[in-house]
Amino acid sequence: MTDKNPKPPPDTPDSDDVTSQWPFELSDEYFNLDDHQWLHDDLQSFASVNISNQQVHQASNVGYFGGSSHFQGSSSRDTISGRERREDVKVRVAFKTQSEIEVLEDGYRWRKYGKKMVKNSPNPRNYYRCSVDGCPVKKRVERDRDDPRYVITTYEGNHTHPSSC
DNA sequence: CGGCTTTGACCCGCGC
DNA sequence: GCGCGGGTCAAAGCCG
Repeated sequence: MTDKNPKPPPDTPDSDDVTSQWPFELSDEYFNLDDHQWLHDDLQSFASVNISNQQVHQASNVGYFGGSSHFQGSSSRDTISGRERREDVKVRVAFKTQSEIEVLEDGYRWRKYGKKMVKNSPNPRNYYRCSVDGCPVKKRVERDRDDPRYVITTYEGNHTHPSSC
């Protein structure tokens, strides 16, 4: 990390607005929802906190979500109780972003704990973890092997603490 | 001085 | 049973 700029993370901004103009491309292959573990309910709050103006600017026009249509399934989460319903569902979101910066500032502090070369890609994969004690959130960042200017970020888990630095 | 980055090694699960 | 791939940990060094 060369420059850290912990900006005041908006606790409750217009999340709807954010989702409307998310500058990230969300491909089906990259946005994976596990059959019984992945939760997209938190995506809204996640989105509101995860994007800073800087990144938005960098991302330029890649492709926007058509709203949060993909995330409407949060309600049906209760319906799929036939499999394995839990209140502490793990969040796992992967999406592709066009940015020269791999570590997108989301207001949280990430500590890199590993780097690995992926066989499918000439680029290394970085593993980050939330520095906050008690926060089981993990982050996996890797560059797209087709488009090096794209970054595939995979979040795992949900923050159980305010994004205060 | 504290916190974080880095790199290599170790461990685990799965496939053959 | 062995090998491969992926993921994580740990010690040392560096930076602010």
